[in-house]
Amino acid sequence: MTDVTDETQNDLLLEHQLCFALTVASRSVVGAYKPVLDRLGLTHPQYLVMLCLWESSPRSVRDISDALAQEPATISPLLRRLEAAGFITRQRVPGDERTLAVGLTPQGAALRQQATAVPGTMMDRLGLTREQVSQLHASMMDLIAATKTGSDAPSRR
Amino acid sequence: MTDVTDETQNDLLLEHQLCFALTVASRSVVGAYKPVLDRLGLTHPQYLVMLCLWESSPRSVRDISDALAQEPATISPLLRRLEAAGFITRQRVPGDERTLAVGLTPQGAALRQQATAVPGTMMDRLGLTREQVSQLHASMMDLIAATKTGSDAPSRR
DNA sequence: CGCTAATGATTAGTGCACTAACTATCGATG
DNA sequence: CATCGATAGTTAGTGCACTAATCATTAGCG
Repeated sequence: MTDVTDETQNDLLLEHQLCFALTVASRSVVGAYKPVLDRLGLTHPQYLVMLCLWESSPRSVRDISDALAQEPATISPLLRRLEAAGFITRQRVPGDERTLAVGLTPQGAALRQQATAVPGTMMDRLGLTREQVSQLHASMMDLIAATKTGSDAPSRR
Repeated sequence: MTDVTDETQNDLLLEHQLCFALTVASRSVVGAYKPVLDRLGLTHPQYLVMLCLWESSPRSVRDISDALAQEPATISPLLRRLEAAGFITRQRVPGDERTLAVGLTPQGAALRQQATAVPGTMMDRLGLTREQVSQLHASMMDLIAATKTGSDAPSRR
């Protein structure tokens, strides 16, 4: 009976899994946004798309999906819902009939004003300082980087 | 023009959002598990349920859903798929016809042996030390705790 | 005892997220 | 300039995750 055995047993405890803590934290934090984003009429993924467009627009689906680290197939129906909600426009680019120009409607642009309060509100609700947020942020970025250096390269398409 | 304005503008940058980094990290880490869990025939949520049952079984749906911090409505179809895969059993408790006794099949119990390698494999793949993992884990637990102390109590049902 | 409230699980409906397959357009090369 | 491969986006199918509604059973209380 070695220590290794004990460690291995221990390693399978749910409470010790980083991946578990991470998924719970992600769902919990996103859940904490819900009441705040409800007032804007946005889900959390939709909020991220709007942040994306407030930074620069119009932009293509591929561009947005790269920025959000998600598949175009995920973004596509999401954009359709945002269009139905009246926040964005979807038009083909004149020069290139393949790509879509995703832009903001006046309501979509106006929503930004209300959204400026969100980050501060959330920091308050979570009881985090700006310092703590940026430290956690840095940890997450490191973790993301770690998943990209894995043995089986994601093979940049 | 005050600093506050600049900060507020800055706060809406996608790159600065903790919630964004968190969701990407969660998806990335879970994604990194996929090739490893594929060999066991499990998805990541299913893997968490199995961890849960390897610790103690049989247990009820409510018990599992509490342990995983998820709704029973999420767990219910997940268990049905695990049953179809031959890893678990679902039987009514004799004394209480409402509650379900979720237990392990021989295959489900045997799978634990292969699963013991998973945490170590993942630590390697992510290039993290045991130290780093436990530090990140602690950060996530703090963050989860922060979401529970919010102004609007989740109201313990 | 009999009724009512609470509990345990499931179902329906919405929205995300992924892979794989498909359509349409563009560009590059012979 | 015609074909062929690459690029942009969508659709189909699976599985999670949530809320709200439903059904069955149990427990509690007058």
